[in-house]
Amino acid sequence: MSQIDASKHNSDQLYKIRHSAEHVLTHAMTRLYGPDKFFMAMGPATDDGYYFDFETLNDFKISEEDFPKIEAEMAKIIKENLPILRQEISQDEAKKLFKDNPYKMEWLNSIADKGEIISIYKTGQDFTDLCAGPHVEKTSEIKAFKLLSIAGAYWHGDEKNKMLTRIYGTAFESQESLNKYLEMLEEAQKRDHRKLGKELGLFTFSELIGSGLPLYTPKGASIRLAVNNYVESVQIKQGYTQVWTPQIAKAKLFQISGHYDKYKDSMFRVVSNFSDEEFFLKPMNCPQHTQIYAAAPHSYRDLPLRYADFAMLYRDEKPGELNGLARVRAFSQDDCHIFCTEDQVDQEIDVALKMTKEIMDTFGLKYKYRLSTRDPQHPEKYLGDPATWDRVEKWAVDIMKRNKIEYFDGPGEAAFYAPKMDLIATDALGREWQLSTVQIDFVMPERFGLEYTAADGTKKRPIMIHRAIIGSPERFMMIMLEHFAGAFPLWLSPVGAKIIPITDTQHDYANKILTKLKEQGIRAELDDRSEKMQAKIRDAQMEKIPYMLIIGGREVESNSVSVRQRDGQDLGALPFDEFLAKVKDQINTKSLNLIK
RNA sequence: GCCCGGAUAGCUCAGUUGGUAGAGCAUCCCCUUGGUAAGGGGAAGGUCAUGAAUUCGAAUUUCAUUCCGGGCUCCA
Repeated sequence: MSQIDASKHNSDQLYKIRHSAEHVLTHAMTRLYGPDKFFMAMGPATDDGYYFDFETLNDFKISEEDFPKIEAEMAKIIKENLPILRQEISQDEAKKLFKDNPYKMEWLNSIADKGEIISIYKTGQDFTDLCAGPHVEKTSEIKAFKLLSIAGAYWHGDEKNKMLTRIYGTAFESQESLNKYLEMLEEAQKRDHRKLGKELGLFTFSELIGSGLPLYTPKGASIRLAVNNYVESVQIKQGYTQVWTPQIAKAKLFQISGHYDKYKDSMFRVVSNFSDEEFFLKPMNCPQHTQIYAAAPHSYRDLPLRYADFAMLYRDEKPGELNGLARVRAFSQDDCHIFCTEDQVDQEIDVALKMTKEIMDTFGLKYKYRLSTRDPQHPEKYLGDPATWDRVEKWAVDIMKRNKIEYFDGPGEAAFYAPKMDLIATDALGREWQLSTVQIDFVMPERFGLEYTAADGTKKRPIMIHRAIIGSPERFMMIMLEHFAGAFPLWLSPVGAKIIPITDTQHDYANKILTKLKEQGIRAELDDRSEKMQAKIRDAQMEKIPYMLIIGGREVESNSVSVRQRDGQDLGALPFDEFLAKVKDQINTKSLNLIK
């Protein structure tokens, strides 16, 4: 067990380079445009680089077309090898220096009585900014940098504030590292699920249906189904049972759960023609599951009860937040709520963590955990008794330790009713995604007055464990699409094998093996178009179909198939039965690899 | 929701300084029967996102709307 840092382990030097590069950017802009064109607001180093926020004045505008000019000026400053000097100054001096800049003044005023040390950084003779650092000593230590994009951003991230302009850039300790990073960005763009989803024909959107409401084609739906069936097959072995609940529920349900107060504005309202009752499309399954539990009296002997639900959920996200399959208004979750006694919590969570490990391994995803706890600054955001929260948060730490799980702290990341143990997976490009979550919840059972009869005959409150493994099958499909770059392992591939006869004289044999493959549950297709074999191979290749089965006179003769893998490898002729046995084995073991 | 950018054939894109549009691929038809990434020919396909305004005339200018993208905020 070790606690790891939430940041991406940027070396101190890299952090200094990026922080300094941000000042060089600001410096270059000051030189190029002068003080009457913009107010510098602020700009930190980030995990991937840095950004700089500023307010443009007097109709001054900046666009990505200006980047080469700014970059050239930055290069000049770096070449001038200016010293970056730190100097501590008094509040009064600082106010004098930045009296014209409302953003700097606001910051200075906000720390006025906190006794903080105010420091400025001077780059050369003509640039000064307020900053605590740290920085490199000379601008020449910034070996490689690039401006990446431009966007709007609210001052202090608050939508009530003014919208500033933000320039994103990055910097590295060598040109080589920068190139590698840029290649990664390019690769990520090539793998973009919106692009691949269209090319591979997996999902689509319709203006008639609405934004954030994806439609899955037969191919896309088959992937979704394969993932869900897999998760279900793992859960069912652990005694999970599926339930099914309606898509809408009365407002009262969400008022009791607390979701109404917190999320009313992002729930879809549903209107009945026959009553004034307010209904909502369900944005989550938890409150519904409490009502299945509450429908009958329970003995401690019944527990734990594990209700799994793959139902569609609807959330009325702000339009600007929608993004491909990453953020949608209609999605499902591989959701489960476990009602159990306090004594059973540890075992249930251990099992859930074990299942999670099994499933992540199947997809070849590396991961770590985040322990999401309350925001100490805002205790009012959480329902329930603080003492119970303290206990449960500590309990979660013990669970992580007992399971020897690597984790980092996520203060302020808890749900309003419970702390969360969130799994953060890393994909093939090193990007991180939150997938699984496990939550120990005392609040919902309390609010819904759930009970069971204990061995001593007294009424007790069950605990509700919320748990999802892949999170949302739709979002997971996006992550898999990018993780595998569209080349899904055989068991997930919408088409596992494409049969390619060389001439139409082989169609009888081709149909025969097509039937056999389908009988064995392998999603196979026959390309019987009047096209050249090469053209058929090209098309199958573009669809990223794992196996192309070339059928000519020789294969018909010997009851075999010539196998070409999508990686270009020609396996030569294999007896058909041997091929069949191999792919069946691959599917059963959910292999991530091809035959060879 | 907010700032910025965008929308031309099913897809990827070209074009029009205001005179109503073009390619490649895909589709359909014909020819071609070919051993590991595109055989040839032809046809069809567009109210240039939608609705207004300006204009003799708008796909092109202006405004609004819808949708998409880059961010901000949010994410039960």
